[in-house]
Amino acid sequence: MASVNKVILIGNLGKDPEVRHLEGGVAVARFPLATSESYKDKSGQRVEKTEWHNIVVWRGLAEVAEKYVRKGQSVFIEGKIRTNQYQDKDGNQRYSTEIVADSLEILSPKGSNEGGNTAEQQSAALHQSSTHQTGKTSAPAGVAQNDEPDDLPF
Amino acid sequence: MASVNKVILIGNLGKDPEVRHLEGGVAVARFPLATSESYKDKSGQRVEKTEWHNIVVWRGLAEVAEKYVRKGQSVFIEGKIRTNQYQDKDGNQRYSTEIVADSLEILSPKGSNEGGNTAEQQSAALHQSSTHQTGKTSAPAGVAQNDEPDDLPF
Amino acid sequence: MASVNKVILIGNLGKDPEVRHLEGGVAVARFPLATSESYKDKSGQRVEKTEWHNIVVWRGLAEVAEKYVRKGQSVFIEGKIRTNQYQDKDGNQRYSTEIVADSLEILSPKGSNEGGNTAEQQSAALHQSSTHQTGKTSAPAGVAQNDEPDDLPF
Amino acid sequence: MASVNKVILIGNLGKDPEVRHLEGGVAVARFPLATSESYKDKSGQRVEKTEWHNIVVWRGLAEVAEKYVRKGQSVFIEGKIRTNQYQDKDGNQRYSTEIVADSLEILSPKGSNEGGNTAEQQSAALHQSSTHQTGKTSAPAGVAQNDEPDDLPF
DNA sequence: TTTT
DNA sequence: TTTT
Repeated sequence: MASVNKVILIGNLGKDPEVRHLEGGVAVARFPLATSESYKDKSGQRVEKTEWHNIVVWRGLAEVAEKYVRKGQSVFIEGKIRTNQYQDKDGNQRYSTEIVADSLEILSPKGSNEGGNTAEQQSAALHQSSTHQTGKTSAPAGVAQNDEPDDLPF
Repeated sequence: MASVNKVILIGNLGKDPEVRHLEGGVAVARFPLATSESYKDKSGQRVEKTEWHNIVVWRGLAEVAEKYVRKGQSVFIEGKIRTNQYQDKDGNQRYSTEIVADSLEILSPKGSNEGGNTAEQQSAALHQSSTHQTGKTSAPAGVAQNDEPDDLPF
Repeated sequence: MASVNKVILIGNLGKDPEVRHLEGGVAVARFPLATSESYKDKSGQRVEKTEWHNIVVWRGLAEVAEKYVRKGQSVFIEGKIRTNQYQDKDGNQRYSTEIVADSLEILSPKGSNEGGNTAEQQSAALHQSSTHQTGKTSAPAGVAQNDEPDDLPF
Repeated sequence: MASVNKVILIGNLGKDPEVRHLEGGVAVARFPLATSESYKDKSGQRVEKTEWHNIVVWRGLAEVAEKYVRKGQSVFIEGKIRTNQYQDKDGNQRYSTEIVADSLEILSPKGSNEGGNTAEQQSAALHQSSTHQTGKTSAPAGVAQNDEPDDLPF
């Protein structure tokens, strides 16, 4: 069915990425990303409103996030919206929405890694192959296929 | 600050829009929108995964949604992600994510209004003026300014 | 360097795709796509303005376009802008801008193939792997690598 | 008709904006914007390919570009593709494609104005009201309506 | 003509 | 919890 689920964000990391390396070698990184807009309220006061997004990146992109992306930095992200369902401790159905990124570009080198990275690193343009995300028909033999398993905790 | 929060969706309405007319004459419409992707799982089976998005539209766009958009129809939506915080009955902090649409285009005439609408209606291209959403500096006198109040239930 | 070149179009094909199969088996399809907007001019008259885009699709996506996409149909396209330079017969530098699509979704079944395609075909969601478009590092041995050669006529 | 014509670019200005103030007080700014992608060619060499886009901004956004945007800077742009037709001196039909921006955000302060602008200026987030671009139904009396006239040179 |  |  004709369907599109696309998100484009430019914002700043609220924390360093948290990276987990799953069995099979697959990496997952997560970090909060702030976007903000400012507008005038009814009384004419300028107000800043910040939106927080839970970003998730997988595999190679997660490894890059782990190495080059830090709290405070500005990044461009392209991805899709994903809402996970879970039961809370009282058995209530809960929802948690995140952005699964398949492209990430570092826009500015700020935050806690000023000492280190090179211009080359800062400008890394990274795109998750959609082949890996969906069909995987062209994935070479020997490559772990259990990316983004449905039974992962989130 | 350099910030972008943009969502583009093509999907189908899960229900007819629910419209409320607020004091001041402002209309709000809400409806669930499904996007789906199909991929092969580890065993090579084709799997269809559906994502549900809570769409919110305001003012003129809400009135158009009320008139011309129905369950089952396919629409194109452009908007932004917004996560609302609230307390549940046990006092726990909860989050609810929705898509605030500022553009909506009807892609296909399906669902419950087969009898009625014309091609003109079906192809309505609707864009929320960003002037109204933010600065409102150019809004003519007499127009209600209490759009999208922060104290609304959601 | 932080760089993004992204185009999103929804429009109708002005002609059937023209497909060429290059040496090496690579397919290229081209077709014109119309987007239109309507607005009121200074005298209050409603005016419709149509924009024509030259769409190019490569490889598997070209083959799909050849099979399932026809004049008159409405499609969603995601891609990038590419401007080619060439000399005209008088030796003047000329520019030709096209949209290289890496994703294509059929939104409506119109045009010359009413008799044939199934719902499955009409709703084909097709995404060009960015791996193939750029690095090709994961391309399996034996696959032609000369996709999108720079010396192609356009 | 259901139609979308959307462009999203992040790139660097090749030159300072050229601004013209039309009769009626409407401003137009133009500048070239480079986006680049790097990929490996058939021989495994890393190649950088730069795409140049002709950006056009109108009215308030043009004035902002005039004040705050300079050669070398990185900007985010959202807009639409527009191809203008004209006759060259030999009477041949020619086409010129440009991006009409309705949103512009400065991502990095580089280039020729290092001495001057403030952080506030550098982070200007600017969005063209779509009301002004199309219907103008809500434009206050006394405002020049001849924005983006069709008879402009380009 | 930019940037890395 | 970021940034301006």
